[in-house]
Amino acid sequence: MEDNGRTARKRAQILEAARPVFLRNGYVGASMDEVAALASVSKQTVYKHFTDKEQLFTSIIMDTTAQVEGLTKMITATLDDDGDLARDLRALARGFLGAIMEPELLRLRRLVMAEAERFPDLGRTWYERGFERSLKTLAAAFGRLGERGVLRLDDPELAAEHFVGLLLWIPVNKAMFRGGNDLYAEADLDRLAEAAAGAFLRAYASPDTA
Amino acid sequence: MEDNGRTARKRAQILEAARPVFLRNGYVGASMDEVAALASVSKQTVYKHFTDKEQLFTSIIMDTTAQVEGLTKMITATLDDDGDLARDLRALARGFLGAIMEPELLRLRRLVMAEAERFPDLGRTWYERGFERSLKTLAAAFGRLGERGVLRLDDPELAAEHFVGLLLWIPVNKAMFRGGNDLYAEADLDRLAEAAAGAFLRAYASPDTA
DNA sequence: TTGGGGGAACTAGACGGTACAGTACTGGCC
DNA sequence: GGCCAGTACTGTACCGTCTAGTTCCCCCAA
Repeated sequence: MEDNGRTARKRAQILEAARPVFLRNGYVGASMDEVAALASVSKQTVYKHFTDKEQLFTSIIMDTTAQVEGLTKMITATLDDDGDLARDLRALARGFLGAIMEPELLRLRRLVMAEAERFPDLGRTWYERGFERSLKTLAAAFGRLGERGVLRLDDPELAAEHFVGLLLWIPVNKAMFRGGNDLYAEADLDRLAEAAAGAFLRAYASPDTA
Repeated sequence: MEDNGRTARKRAQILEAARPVFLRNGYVGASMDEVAALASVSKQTVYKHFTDKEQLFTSIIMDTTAQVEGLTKMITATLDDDGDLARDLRALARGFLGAIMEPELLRLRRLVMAEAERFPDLGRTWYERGFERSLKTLAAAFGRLGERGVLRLDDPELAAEHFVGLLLWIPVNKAMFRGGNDLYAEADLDRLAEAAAGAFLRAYASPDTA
């Protein structure tokens, strides 16, 4: 997988240098000159690897959808272990929160949202490959818990949506509107995760396991 | 209040024309020439009313924070009427959803988020005056319901956060990542509101009122 | 009530300065 | 000899200013 030929190496160099440039200034505000300078590469080389600015931009974004793998693995690993459900849900919530509040990921979110109208395919793909995919994994895990009688739910997908909604709406919005990175201390995230997991359980746990 | 002198009229003309320009292209992508042309106004006039691009931009955004009034009124009007709580919550949820899924408001959200790093004050103010304010109103109303024993809650603010999280996370994210406007039919919004209100009640209603 | 005058507000467009996308060329390094 | 850094170049776009001529609004005198 790791092609360390000169060509691939240069390409990676450019992508890595270009990401912060686009993240900082948005698509229109990003300068190809700056990308080349930051990558220690000539502009000619940039244009050899990417036909134009647009293609470089979409490459940057698409290259990040692989991160979701980690999330989906965490979901099944945490929920399919037959242990204490309340504890597992807290742990899952905390893991989700930690992953999504990563400053780099938040900036990517902002960028994709901002350009969703200019690059509709990009927004749609990011949504499907990241958002929807982890949601479906979570729904499947909830479905299994429902069959085991631990959760009481008619619609696992809805339950999954409610779980992430309870957990993420407030902190993500706060982060999106307030640029700063040090919004939440670890203890705050713990508290948020616990509160969301608790509310979810009250709404969706089977009465006979209370 | 309505000063229809020429000056005020021109100013309104410029603001109205500038909004779509900034919404479509973002701050950097918006052109003052286009604003002037769209407002049927000379550039000189634009610069007479607004010292520069930045000030025009912030004026556009700030002028919209007044819309929140409607939301807060809806909250108290719906929840403080002593009627059927389940019905009231559904109605409130539906009202919230309808208001926030307004295409214009969604585009504004996107814009403010996108520029939150470039204009930190703008993002913070928008968050405080819109987001936090309606949240506090909702929390206060929930607090009153708690005192009447209808809801069971230790922390009204947390309950309010959970209410909007259950309701808004999914549709707002979908709308933010997918440019299109006709994502949800009215019936879909009804269903979303009902599901969120139901889950909230299961998590927060007093057991003795079930 | 009416009919100007005065002056602010406005229009149209050119202009300087800057920035940037993408191309072309040159000289050096492997 | 081929690849690449560095850089100059072309064409375009745009902010904010400036000039010069025009229109509108308000007040006051007749």
